Amino acid sequence: MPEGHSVHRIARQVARNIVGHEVAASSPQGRFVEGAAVLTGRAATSVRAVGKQMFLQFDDDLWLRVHLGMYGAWDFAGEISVDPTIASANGRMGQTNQRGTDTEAILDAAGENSLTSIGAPRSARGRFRMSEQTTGLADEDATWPPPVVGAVRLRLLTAVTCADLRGPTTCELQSPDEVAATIAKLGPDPLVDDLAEGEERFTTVVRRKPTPIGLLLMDQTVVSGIGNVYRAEMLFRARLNPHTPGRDVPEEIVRGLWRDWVRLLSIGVETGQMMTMDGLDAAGYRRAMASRDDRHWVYHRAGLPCRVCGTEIALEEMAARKLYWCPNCQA
DNA sequence: CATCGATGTTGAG
DNA sequence: TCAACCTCGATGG
Repeated sequence: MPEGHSVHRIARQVARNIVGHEVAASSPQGRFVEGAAVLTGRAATSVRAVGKQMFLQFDDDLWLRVHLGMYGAWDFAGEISVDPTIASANGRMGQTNQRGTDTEAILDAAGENSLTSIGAPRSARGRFRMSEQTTGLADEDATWPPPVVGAVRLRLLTAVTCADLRGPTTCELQSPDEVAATIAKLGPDPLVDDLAEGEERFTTVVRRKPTPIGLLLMDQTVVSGIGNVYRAEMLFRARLNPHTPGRDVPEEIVRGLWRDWVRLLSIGVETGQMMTMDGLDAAGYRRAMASRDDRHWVYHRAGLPCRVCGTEIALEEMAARKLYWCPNCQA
C-alpha cells in the first residue's frame, strides 16, 4: 500500500479540503450505502492519521475509519487547497509524472480545479488525468459533480471539493471508544507520538522478541506505517540481516532503526515519494526522482548488482511478502 | 479477453 | 501457512 507517508499526506489533504465542511456522502459502488447515508448532512470536524489508517471525525463524534490496504486510493477533484509543502514537492514531480513512473500525488500547483490521486500507484490513470489537466480539457469540460469512474466505495462531496475512495480494505464508522481501541493497538508513529517515547516503546518491544527483525518492522503493533518498501530499505541502510531475531539486534542498532524511520517518514511526507537513498549527487538525485527503479537500494532489485558491493540482490518470501536484501552487505 | 500482481491485513485451519 | 478480500493497470495470447 501506500505506506505511512501516503496516509499522512492524504490526511493533510482531507484537513484542508474536507474538514470544516458539510458533506454529501454516497457509495456509487453500493458497498457503503448505509454509512454514507449516516454521514450525509454532517460536517467533518477533524482528521488524524495513525500509521496506515486515517480517522475522520464528523458531527456528533462519529468517526470514519479508512485503511487503504494494498490497492486503496483517494482521488480529489474540484477546488483543491494545496498544502504549500505538497505543492512545492509536486513542482519537482512534474517530469516524473509525465514519465509515468510515479503518481503518488498529482496536483496542480495553482491549486484550482485540479485532480490528485494519493494511494496505490496507478501510473496510467495518473498520466491520463495529468494530460487532461495539461491540455486544459478537464477544466473546460468539467461537470459538477465529476462523473463516477470505476468502483467508488465512498464519495465525499462538499460544495466545491470531491473526494472519491476506491479499493480500501476498510471503510467503516466507529464510535470514539472504537477509534481509541483501534489506535491503542498500533505501535508508535513518529508523526503522532513523542519521538523519545516512541523510540523507547519500539526498542523495548523489539529487544524482547525472538521474531526476525524483518517481520517486526512490518508488524503494525510494533511500529506504525512501515510497509514492504521501507522495510527492505531500512534493513539495508542498517546493514542488517532480515532474519536476525529482534532480541539479538544490538540496542543501538534498534534505536537507529527508529530514528531512520523518523527521518524516512518525514522525507516521504514532504516529497510524496519513498526516497531512501541519501547522499546522491545531482545526477543520482535526478535519476532517483525520475524513476522508481533508481530510487531504492534493494527494493524491487532482485538479481541486480548491489549498489554498494555488486552482489546479486536476493529475493525471498517472508510471511508471504517479497523481501529484497543484499546477502553480502547484510550478512 | 484472461490472468497476474501490488507500497496490506484478517481469520480459518 | 494459506486463502480471501479490495481494484485496476500491465501483460500476454
